[in-house]
Amino acid sequence: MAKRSSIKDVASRAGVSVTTVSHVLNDVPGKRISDDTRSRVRQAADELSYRPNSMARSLRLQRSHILAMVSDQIATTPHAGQIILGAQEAASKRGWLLMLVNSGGDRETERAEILALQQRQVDGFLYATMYHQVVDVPAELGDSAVTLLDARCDDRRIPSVAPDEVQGGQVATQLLLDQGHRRIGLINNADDIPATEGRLTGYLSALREAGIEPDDDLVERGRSEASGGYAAGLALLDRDPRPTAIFCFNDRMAMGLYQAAAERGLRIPEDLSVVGFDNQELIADGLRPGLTTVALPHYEMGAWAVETLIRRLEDPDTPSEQVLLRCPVVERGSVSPPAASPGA
Amino acid sequence: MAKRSSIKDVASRAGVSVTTVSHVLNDVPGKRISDDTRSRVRQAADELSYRPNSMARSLRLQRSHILAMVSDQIATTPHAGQIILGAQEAASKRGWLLMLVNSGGDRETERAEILALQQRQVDGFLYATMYHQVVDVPAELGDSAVTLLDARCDDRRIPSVAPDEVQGGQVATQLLLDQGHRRIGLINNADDIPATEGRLTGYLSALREAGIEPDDDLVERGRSEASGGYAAGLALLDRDPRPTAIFCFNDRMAMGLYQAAAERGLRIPEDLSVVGFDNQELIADGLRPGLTTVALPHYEMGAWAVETLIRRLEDPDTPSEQVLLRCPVVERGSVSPPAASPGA
DNA sequence: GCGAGGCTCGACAACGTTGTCAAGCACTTC
DNA sequence: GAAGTGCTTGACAACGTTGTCGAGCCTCGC
Repeated sequence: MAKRSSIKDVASRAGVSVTTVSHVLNDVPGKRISDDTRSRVRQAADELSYRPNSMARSLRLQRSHILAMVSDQIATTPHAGQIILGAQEAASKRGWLLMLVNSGGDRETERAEILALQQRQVDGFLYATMYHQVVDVPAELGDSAVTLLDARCDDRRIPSVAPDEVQGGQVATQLLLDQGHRRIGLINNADDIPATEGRLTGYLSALREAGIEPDDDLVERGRSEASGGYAAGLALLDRDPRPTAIFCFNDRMAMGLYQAAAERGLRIPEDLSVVGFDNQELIADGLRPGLTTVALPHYEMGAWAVETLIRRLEDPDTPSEQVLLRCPVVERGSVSPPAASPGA
Repeated sequence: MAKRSSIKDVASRAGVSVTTVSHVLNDVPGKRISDDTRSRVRQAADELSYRPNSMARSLRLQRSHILAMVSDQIATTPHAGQIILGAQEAASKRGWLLMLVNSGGDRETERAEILALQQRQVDGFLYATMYHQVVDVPAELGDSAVTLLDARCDDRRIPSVAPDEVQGGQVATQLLLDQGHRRIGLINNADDIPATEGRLTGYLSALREAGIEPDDDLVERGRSEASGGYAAGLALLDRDPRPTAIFCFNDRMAMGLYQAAAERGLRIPEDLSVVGFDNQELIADGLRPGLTTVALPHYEMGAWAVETLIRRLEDPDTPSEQVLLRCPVVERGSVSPPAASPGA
């Protein structure tokens, strides 16, 4: 209702010039202003609950302190709310604002949105994808500061964060090995994306490191959905000898595997241990027993990306870095030691 | 890299004053400017790919064309990406921008975020909650234009949109009645929120309208999670005679019911029809068979809220409205006619 | 008593726009 | 030929800030 008060109001109430108000409130170094004036200004500002108009400030400073996160789907996917949260908290901790924009995967609306954002004087961009991908950065972004989030690109001058898929595959497999499992299956994704290859690599290397020669027969691929996990699960459970544990590409496939196991009359974890990936709580907590899985470092990635972007905005000489973040295990109830040598 | 070009650049390239450029580019009505000048200006603007600086424009116009959606959890919850999408698309269709802010449910950070947003000259606020709630609008918002999203409040001067829970409960129950079910159970939420009461009301009224006297024994309550649905499901399935169909408060509880049914050796939908609520695709598509459920009108609510807010911003006399939006059924595979009179 | 020097503070311009108002010019009209 | 009439266009101020620069005044030292 009441119009917001401006620096002029503060100035006249304190009986000083706007210049002085600005100097006091911004604590401009090197400015000598008497303590008396300082406190008069501060008090006036308080009384009017003055807040500088940041549009005016941005205009003057040629810096908006606004970051934009443009992504294909992030904001509308259950996957990655934590990315947003991490980014937002990091931004607001440093006094920056974060805008979210969804392109829905459409290049044309993406282009339009980026242009609109640039027109709004956004200082920097987070370019994020719904899942770990190798991307081409849109040409419109060429002139702006950019950081890739949950994605990588070939241009090493562009900083990026993504999950360490290999380490994730390794740690999931290791979890099973630690319980004494030797015949460990893998239900992998059929799509050719970094996660597919990375998690497989991690799985294989964990096995080899444990002195187990990987068995091709224990690796199935399918659509990365419950139905894919169900089909692949059935196939794997019908092997002879049967695997005593299965690592699934993601929690949705693990959900399908649960169904397959139930159909074969196998109890989890007594007859079959299962490890998922993604830590989708809706699934992992909903399943019986709860699904032990590997979490993607969404929150950390979001925070890292924002911090890196701001750092490079404030000091353009900061070198570009491309990092992979660790994926931690989240234990629930789907893993136990194998039943006493079933096939031995 | 290259500095963005300003209206001055366009003016000098076209050989006219900035005033003229502004008039031409904004198509100011009532201004007579020769076609020759017009096209010279347009061409110059094109060649420089000029885009007006919207911070400067906002400063001048005292209107930022930015909306903020502040919510407790929305951006980080799988629940409601569609709310965001609907809001964002409606905003960008009219040339407005939408900012998202999460308070995490903490009043203090909420306060801080709102203040920061107001300082950024945000024109209006969408105040959204993770699930349909009756809320108190934060005092800081008192002076700003506000629309409630997926929430209501007692102050009728504040517009709001929320799902029509009663209609949702009704349509879900009706779906089962239409298939010929007569003994229809309800697994309801134990929390005292509008959805709990509304869906129950809808369930009861559908039953009565079909000439069936509701049976208290067929209504169970539990925590609104898979485990709650599991427990309540077990209880309901052990009734004699057993219900032939069950309507669940949400898809998570339905997931638990699936587990309970499996444990009792009941097939869905042959032995038991199930209807959920929320249309959480991760669950509804992941279950076998797919879960028939009722969707919340998230997208529509987001769009409605933005449109209403903008309309009231542009014409402050627009009357305030509090609406409830219909919840549509999404059919998958968990409903069929009852087996031939099992208990009759 | 006078100049030098230090301490406070304010005038002004600029950031990029847009609305207001008036000025310039060609052309009628008497 | 002078005054009036349209039609085009531009000067200027303002939106709310902040950085630069200089002005005023007080004190000190000789």
